[in-house]
Amino acid sequence: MPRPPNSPVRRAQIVDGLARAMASQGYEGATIARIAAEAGLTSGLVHYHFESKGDVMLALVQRLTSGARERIERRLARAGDDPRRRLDAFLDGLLDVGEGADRDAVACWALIGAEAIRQPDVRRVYERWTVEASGQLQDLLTRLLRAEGRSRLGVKAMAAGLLAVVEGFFALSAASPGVVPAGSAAGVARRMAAGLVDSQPRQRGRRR
Amino acid sequence: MPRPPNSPVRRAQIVDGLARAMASQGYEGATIARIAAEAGLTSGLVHYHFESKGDVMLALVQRLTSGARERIERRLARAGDDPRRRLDAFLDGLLDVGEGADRDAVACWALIGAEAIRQPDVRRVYERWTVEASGQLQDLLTRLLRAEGRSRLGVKAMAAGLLAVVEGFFALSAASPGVVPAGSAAGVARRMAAGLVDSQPRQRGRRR
Amino acid sequence: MPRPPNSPVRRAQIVDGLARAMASQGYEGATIARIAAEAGLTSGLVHYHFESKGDVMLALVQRLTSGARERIERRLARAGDDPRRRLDAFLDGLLDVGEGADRDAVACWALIGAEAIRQPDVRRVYERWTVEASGQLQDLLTRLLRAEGRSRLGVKAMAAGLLAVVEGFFALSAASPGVVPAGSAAGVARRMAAGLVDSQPRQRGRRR
Amino acid sequence: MPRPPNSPVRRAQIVDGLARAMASQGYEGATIARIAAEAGLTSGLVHYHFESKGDVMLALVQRLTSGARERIERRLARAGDDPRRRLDAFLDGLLDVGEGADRDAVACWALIGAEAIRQPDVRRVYERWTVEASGQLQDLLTRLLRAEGRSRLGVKAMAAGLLAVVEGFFALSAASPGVVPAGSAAGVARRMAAGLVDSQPRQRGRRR
DNA sequence: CATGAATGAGAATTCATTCAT
DNA sequence: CATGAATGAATTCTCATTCAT
Repeated sequence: MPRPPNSPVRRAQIVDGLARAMASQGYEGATIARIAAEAGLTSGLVHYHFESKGDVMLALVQRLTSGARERIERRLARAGDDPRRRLDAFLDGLLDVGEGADRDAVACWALIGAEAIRQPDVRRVYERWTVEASGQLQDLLTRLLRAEGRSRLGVKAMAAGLLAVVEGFFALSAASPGVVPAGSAAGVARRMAAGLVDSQPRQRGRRR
Repeated sequence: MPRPPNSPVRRAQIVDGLARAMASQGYEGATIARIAAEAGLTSGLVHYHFESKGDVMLALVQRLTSGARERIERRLARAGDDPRRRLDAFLDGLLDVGEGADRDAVACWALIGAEAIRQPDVRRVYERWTVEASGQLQDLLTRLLRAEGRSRLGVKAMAAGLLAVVEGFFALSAASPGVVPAGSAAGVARRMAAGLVDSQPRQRGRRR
Repeated sequence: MPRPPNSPVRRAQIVDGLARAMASQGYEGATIARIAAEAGLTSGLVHYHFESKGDVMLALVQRLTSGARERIERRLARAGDDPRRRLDAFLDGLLDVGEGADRDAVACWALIGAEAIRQPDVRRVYERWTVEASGQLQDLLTRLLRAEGRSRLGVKAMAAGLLAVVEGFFALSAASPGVVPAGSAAGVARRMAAGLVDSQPRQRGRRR
Repeated sequence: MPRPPNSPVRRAQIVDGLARAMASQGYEGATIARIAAEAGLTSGLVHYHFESKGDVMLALVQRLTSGARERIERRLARAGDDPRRRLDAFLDGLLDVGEGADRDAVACWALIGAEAIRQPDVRRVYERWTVEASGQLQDLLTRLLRAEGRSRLGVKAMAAGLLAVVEGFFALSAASPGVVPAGSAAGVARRMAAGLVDSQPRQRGRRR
């Protein structure tokens, strides 16, 4: 009995309910009943639109990742051709989860990482996302390093480090906001990225 | 002829059981039954030695934080007086959770951050820990910057960034290890720290 | 086409189940499973309609007290204006818990008193009920004594005594029915009430 | 493995612990651990001196009943031959559980009645006690009625009523003390007894 | 589509009882 | 005698999921 492709609006509502519920109660604490309540619906409806609670979670992950993808793309487009600016644009896009209404999203990102540890389905999409983001970062780094005539050794580790900063800022902001000065994350991340790049040795001879 | 108490041993066993169970199943998945099984005990005994599951969790957090504290101290002692080396020592201590048997600890760190979002008790100890670690980092950074005659502006944000890298590496290593080249974390973190420091402007005049 | 709510019916069923289970097993012995079984329902459903077992208990107390209130009112209405007859009517109403199907109710009354000792919530409603009943008794006694030109001193103690007889008859009937001749309670209670009233000294002068 | 007849002191301590624990927590709430704590002992010891928790309970019932028996006897001895005074002495003895230290005993009496409903062992001793007390009351009543040349019809019901007052006063005092004026119980009970007796018709002719 | 009742499989927790020391 | 650790069954409560209406 596949679910009818019905009502994308309802599905979005429900995913939103999960985001809100999770942000305050964690994944396990986000019961179907609470998700429904947050969405202003009744609990029976959730299972009409989604096969299972895990499915709602997957939809949430997808919403978050595609949101991030969009923000990154938009910023990259505005960044022009300068490789430094492109790297910064990427980091900004990643970190700027929700200046707007989506403060919950930060907590959700942190929680999704945790759920990925034990839920194979979540893990799969989470890994796909990290691999994709790491790949893009490696690309941006490679171009930048090449442009500056620097060694491209260890690019993957650098990408992992940058991903870690982002991930870590989400976790800290959600669980211990007091230690993160407001609005400081993006700037620090940029400077860390710059630090990494600048510490790659310049390569003589090899022009390109 | 009373029976000699063995509670400390049992408590340690149980905390260990939680760590193992959590690493593979998450906090909710680490049921009392599974914790007991991992520890080779019966489930009733868990509640004989701990008030509640939450209490075991708190004990685990304490074990992890005090472990980290020890490692850091040991390395700082070995690092001598050089401010750069001291900063690196701190980061190494934080990141080197378990070269040895304690691979689970990495996952646990990641999960604790997530649980802190919704469990007030966990949050409390987690916050205390981050505040303490951030404080130490700010200290180390301040000394380093002063020694090099650099501005100490934004030290708290820098500390948050470094904490974020560590936290983020734990999360990535646990949930998506493929993107983190083995053994790369500490080196990258050090370079990021150096990058942050080096990007602080030198202050003319002020000698010290 | 939503399903029509049937909660009131189910709740009544469950309260009934508790009454039956308690009558034979006491409050602690009346497990959720047994309550459900007595009601012909599944145990999960009990918690769908009630927050907790304690809540079912409170609902039972309310059912019993409002039942008593009704019976008393009905009898008072029939009793007319004669103060003696009104006092008797009150006692009859209190004691006549269930000639019919509600034999369990007698045991429940006895058990509720016991639970009131340690369950604050039960205690609250139990106290409210005793205060109310005592108040009504004092009223009826006052009117009667005034009508007969007797002293109204100690009316509260008299009311307590009458309440005690009723309460005590419930306890004895439930736990040691052999010592209570069938059908004797109401008559004895009436005579005790009369004895109390008749032993109040007549007041000269004060006609009314 | 019968228990050794050891240490009546310890047994008394434990029974006392049960009384105290029960008075505040009810029978189920009086766990072995709490009983031991109230008695200043360790929990293992309870089962060394008693076969089971139920056994402690039985010992408590016995202590209470034999205490009542003693008090009654003492008062009857002091009461001389007057039948009215003897009846009053009996009621006083029953009700005077503990002007002294034994306020808990009142609660225990109320709770024992409730436990008798579902614990066959408790029921047995409780019934034995009520039958015995009722028998004595019937005796005292019979003698009094005969002495006054009154009908002895319904003596058993009268005894039940008096027992009910006592039992009821215990229950009310324990669960809703506010409705029982301090120190009023014995007086009211006496007057109720007198009322019952006085309402028995005088018999002409029959001298005896 | 929507409602909310119903199910049943766990979950944490409690506790009388046993027993090694 | 005494201690307190250990056991395991029982209990309350939760919740994803199903389904009649």
